[in-house]
Amino acid sequence: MSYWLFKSEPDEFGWPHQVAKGDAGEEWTGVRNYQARNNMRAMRVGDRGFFYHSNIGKEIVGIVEVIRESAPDSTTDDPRWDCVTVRAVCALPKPVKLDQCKVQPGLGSMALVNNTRLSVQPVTEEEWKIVCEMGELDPSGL
DNA sequence: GCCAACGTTGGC
DNA sequence: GCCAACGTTGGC
Repeated sequence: MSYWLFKSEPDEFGWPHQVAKGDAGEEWTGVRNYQARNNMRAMRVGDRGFFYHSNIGKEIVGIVEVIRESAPDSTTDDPRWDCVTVRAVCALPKPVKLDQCKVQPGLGSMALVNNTRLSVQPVTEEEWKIVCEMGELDPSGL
């Protein structure tokens, strides 16, 4: 299983919206960046991701699961862009702030910290565990 | 609201 | 294929 991080602007589509979609999930539309798209194409059903709020909050707030692999993005006719579908798994008991990640040992090479503009990012297993612990979530329970 | 970083576009 | 101009993201 691989791990990822999805950025959203809570103004547009935040964690409450994702939760409201329930097990049916929601297509992660709107990505117009090759690197982010390629990350989505590498995702497999069952992969887990962090749900991050940019701009407002700047914190990781929840866990999502990939429930459909990359398929054409219905919000554009441009065939270059496609997207996965994700569903909310659970909230982090304690959201993890960007500031915390910046100073946390082991997270120095996290894309969230040093590639701020990438909206869909890979997360290593090590980073995944560290962030889960910071959020007071037991990663083995996922 | 500003601006740095970075990606994309298009003229040459 | 280079690079200037432009657009976007996202932290501050």
